[in-house]
Amino acid sequence: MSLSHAILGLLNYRPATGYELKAVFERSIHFFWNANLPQIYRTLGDMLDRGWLEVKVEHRDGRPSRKVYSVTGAGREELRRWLAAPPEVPPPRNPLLLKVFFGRQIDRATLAGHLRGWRDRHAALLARYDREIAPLIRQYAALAGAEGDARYWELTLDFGRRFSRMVVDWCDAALARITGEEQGRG
Amino acid sequence: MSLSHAILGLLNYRPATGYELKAVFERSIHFFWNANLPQIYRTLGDMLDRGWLEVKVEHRDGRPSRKVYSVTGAGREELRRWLAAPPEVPPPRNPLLLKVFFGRQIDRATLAGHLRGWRDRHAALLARYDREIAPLIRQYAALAGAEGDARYWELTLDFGRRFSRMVVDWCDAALARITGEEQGRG
DNA sequence: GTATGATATGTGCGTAGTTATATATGCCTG
DNA sequence: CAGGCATATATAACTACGCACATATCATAC
Repeated sequence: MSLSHAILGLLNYRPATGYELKAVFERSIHFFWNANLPQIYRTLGDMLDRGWLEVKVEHRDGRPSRKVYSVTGAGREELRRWLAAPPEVPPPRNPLLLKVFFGRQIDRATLAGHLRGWRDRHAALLARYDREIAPLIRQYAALAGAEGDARYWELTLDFGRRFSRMVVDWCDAALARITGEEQGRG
Repeated sequence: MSLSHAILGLLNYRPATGYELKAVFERSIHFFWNANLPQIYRTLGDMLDRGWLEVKVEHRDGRPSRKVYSVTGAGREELRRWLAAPPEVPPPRNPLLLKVFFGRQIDRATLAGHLRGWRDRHAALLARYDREIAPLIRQYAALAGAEGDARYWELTLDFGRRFSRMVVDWCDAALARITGEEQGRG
């Protein structure tokens, strides 16, 4: 279960509530790991049971109380253990490639539409990396205590850029081959 | 559930047993979709219930009987419907990137080891694509009835090559930056 | 003869993740 | 002052998937 370790890593920067964690996911690691709220709350409960976290309840009159989670010594140890272990290799699952593989049974226009959809999503991601994510990292890098982390965040950003660039290029090449077929051997 | 549609696509080439399907997965789409045997058998049962498949039991004295599945009219319709629908976008999950993101908390040698591990796996994949997969596709392309399909299989192979190439390059760049840190700002 | 691997079928249990739903408040906009 | 959005907590039901186990035969290698 990597989700608990992702949470361990994030809470290690600073304590947070489940709701805040979701927001942190959204603006940092959600490009390569994400979770929805129910899952986060349940995982926080599990981690509490294992002694990786401790919780401080902030009672606020009338409003629902906040539960601020922070990493315990055992949690920090578990984080270090997990970081040192060789990363799991999840089986790849790509529905678009599946549809391309069986592409002979789709009419060309529809398949081309699928490819353009993926192309556009990754072109938008590339723009977002430049406009939003890169400046965000630079901003954090300027803060005391985060300079060391920012170097690693940049590595993951670099991966994102290379991946999306590659997807855009491949989609273009595939579109050219599918469309080009009409004149070619078709 | 894309697995049932992957199976639909494969059985549409030719009828097969669950065991045979597993082998077909292994030498075709397992680079972007895979399943283990229990999952395949269970899914075949579900698909049978939905009327997408029909089964012919081959009794063989003594030995366990073979169940050969083939796609029904409803199954072919469902396959076409699914192929035309915009592909689902699965949330990305990459444990290695997660570890790189939190890389400041790992010692450099360990993180470098993780990166070399990924690099090597994809370098091996690249070699396998050239030596094994590309010739296999060319072989099928020569067969009557499969020439049209082979063009699409090649597109997915092209994706695999670009992806693995990209991973190797990124790992090299990341390793250089992590190792280079020692002289640099470290 | 005995062990291993390929062929062939599954069940049972556990984990991870998604969607729908329930509850409650504060704040801002129209 | 009504509606929607952000904050904040969760449970229930469901789906997908993976691992361990159970069973049976044949062919081949040692």
